[in-house]
Amino acid sequence: MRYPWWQHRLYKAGYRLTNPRQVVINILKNTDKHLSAEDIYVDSLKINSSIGLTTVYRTLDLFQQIGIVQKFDFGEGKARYELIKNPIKKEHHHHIICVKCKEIVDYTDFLNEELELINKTEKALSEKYQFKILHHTVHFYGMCSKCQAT
Amino acid sequence: MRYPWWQHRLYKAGYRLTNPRQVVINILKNTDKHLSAEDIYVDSLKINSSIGLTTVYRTLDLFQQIGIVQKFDFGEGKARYELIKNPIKKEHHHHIICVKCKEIVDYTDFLNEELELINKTEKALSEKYQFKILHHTVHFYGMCSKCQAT
DNA sequence: ATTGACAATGAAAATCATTATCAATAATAG
DNA sequence: CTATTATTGATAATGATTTTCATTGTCAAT
Ligand SMILES: [Mn+2]
Ligand SMILES: [Mn+2]
Ligand SMILES: [Zn+2]
Ligand SMILES: [Zn+2]
Repeated sequence: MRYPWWQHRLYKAGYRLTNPRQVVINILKNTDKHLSAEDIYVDSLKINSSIGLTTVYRTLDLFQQIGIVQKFDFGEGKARYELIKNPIKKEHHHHIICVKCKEIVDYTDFLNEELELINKTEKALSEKYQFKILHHTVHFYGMCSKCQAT
Repeated sequence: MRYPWWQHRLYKAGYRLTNPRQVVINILKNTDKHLSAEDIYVDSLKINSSIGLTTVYRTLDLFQQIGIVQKFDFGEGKARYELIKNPIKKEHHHHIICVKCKEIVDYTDFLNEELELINKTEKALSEKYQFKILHHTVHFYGMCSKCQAT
């Protein structure tokens, strides 16, 4: 593979590789945070000061559609995005969110057990409710240690 | 108990029972749908045509804070609300959402197993990440049978 | 019954995230 | 290099939610 996997996916889907798209990918690649469109936009200006917020939104939307990025909604009134690390062995994880400071923690503990149950549930729900289930989210909301102290 | 539980809760928290608050409660009590603030507002006008959308938002927010109502975000760009049926034996459930038509299904199948695992996970996460976990959401996203046909 | 303190309300304006429009620009096939 | 189209960025528009503020309702104490 001459190109990184996401680049393949872009081309295969008939899209061009442009500077804004590279910039967005790089920002996401270099963080473990869950960035909002605005966050990404601000960072992108440091690299290419002519990128527009609209393009950031469009890019994130495109990336989400072709499976390069995951979009999350943690109930803040704005979306957050995360790069998919490896499309083969999906590095699936779940989230813990601090309701006060909005810190977001990825966790994979117990994931085997969790996923086993989730697969089972998914199958049963598919049958009972006639849904073709595509993905799921598991979010735990609580207070981080810092915020508990307050 | 002379009052319904939610009324107690309102008073205990030092709030008054007003007409808009009753109207909102009644709307939520008489549906199994997941209504948006706007939905509730439209319905409320049929009962009391002088209620303001602002008040509906304020009321829902208050109800959520004192634990009468649950607010959900299914990634539509607007929140949806659901009355908590019984605060004692929490009638907890999880959701399946059609990504196309946005139909939302409550399910409680497998909930015992699910909740058992979730409790276990919750405990482990609490310790490892020092979070005091308050609640959680489990959402399955997919396509309902109607939308698959298209 | 009246009053005062303060909670609650509704209308309107403000804010914030996201989307639509459209003319200008950049990417690639030939 | 040039033509064809995808992509972009500035701007305006939208939709949900929040803020502001003057008015109204509630309730306990006169
Ligand atoms: Mn994550
Ligand atoms: Mn529900
Ligand atoms: Zn926190
Ligand atoms: Zn559907």
